[in-house]
Amino acid sequence: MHPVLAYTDRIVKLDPPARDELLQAFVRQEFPKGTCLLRAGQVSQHYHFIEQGLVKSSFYKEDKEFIMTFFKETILFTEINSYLTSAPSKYQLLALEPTTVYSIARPDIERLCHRHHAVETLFRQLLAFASVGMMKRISEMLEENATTRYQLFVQEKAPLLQRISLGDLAAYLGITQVSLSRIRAGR
Amino acid sequence: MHPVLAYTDRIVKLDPPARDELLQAFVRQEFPKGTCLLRAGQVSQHYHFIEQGLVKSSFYKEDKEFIMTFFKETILFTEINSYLTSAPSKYQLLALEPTTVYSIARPDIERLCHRHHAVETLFRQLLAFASVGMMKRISEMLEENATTRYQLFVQEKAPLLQRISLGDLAAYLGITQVSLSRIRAGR
DNA sequence: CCAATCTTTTAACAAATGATAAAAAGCTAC
DNA sequence: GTAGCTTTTTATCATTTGTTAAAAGATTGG
Repeated sequence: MHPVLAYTDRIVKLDPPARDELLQAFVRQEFPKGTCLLRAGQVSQHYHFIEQGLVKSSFYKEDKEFIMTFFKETILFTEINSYLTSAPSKYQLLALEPTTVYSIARPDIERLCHRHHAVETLFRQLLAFASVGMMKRISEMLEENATTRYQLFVQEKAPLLQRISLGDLAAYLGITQVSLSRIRAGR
Repeated sequence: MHPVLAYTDRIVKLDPPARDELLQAFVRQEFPKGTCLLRAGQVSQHYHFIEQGLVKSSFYKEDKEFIMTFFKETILFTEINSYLTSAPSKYQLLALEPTTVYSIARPDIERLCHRHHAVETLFRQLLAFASVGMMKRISEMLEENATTRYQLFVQEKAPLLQRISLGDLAAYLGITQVSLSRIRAGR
């Protein structure tokens, strides 16, 4: 089965016409390591399904980078703020590994959401997943200090830890790389 | 016009049957100051439209309170994590002022989402608003220190500032009340 | 009006994190 | 293999934020 359909099947049951039209709208794309799926300043106009690879969503504030989240294989995602508001994105989407995605453009999504109620349910569910994740993130940033946030990351995302640099982990945790190194050293 | 419909009209166009059925599902409720719309540990099973009043969404970690967000009049909201996952809520919803809401139960929402595509669009849009707000919150917590976060709150939510305690503001910013007092004193 | 309670501020000290610089370790391309 | 580059660690000092305690200020109910 097509990997996109294998993914959507676990979220919502689509009837055959919806499945067909959905698949036709997705386009396969490859992004070499270090290239952008979306540059800051552009408008996010696609959802991307990662077949294989790793992407970071990040932004810069006075030369310092901060990472919103990491997306790895088997997820359907976008830079949701720009997608929803049509405003230029504050964030970039950058491939940390050679990354293969299937992308679907916003007009196709809107058309399919309108034609097939279940497709709207699918994208509504994606928003729900994003909301749950972001609420967890906000809670952790409020209640936990950097040491605990690091330990939680190690516990909950051990496989990902092997694929990202400590600099990127620090940018995700919201601390400097030097501070993360200190935390890891146990001081 | 009913305040709920005045609100939904600005988000999505509902046809008359959808409007009627939606209104029939909403129930008016009053919550005195200091009472909970949702207690921590309960499952969030309703959306609430605030006609008048103010609610905080907060949780406790070892006697320390942290505030996720404030909801004031003219918003349709819920504790979204528990609502989506059906897990007991980590968060409480507590009325900071005498609060009047119109509430709609989850089975009614699901029924209406299924019957009327536009109602699903409405609730999808609510998720979208929540996502945009949470992304902004995460960005700010990553890139700004407590002093700047305080200043941003004062700038962007000046009216709300008059209605909440500085203790609650500190709990929202993720700092101690003592630290907020220091920031306000300009040291 | 006043006692009781809650909120906010102030002060002193401790702990966590940032900034900067330099060294060490790891990786890459030739 | 090694020079050059990037990543990570270490060290030092500055700044921010937390902790605790106490005082000052505001609010509430009788």
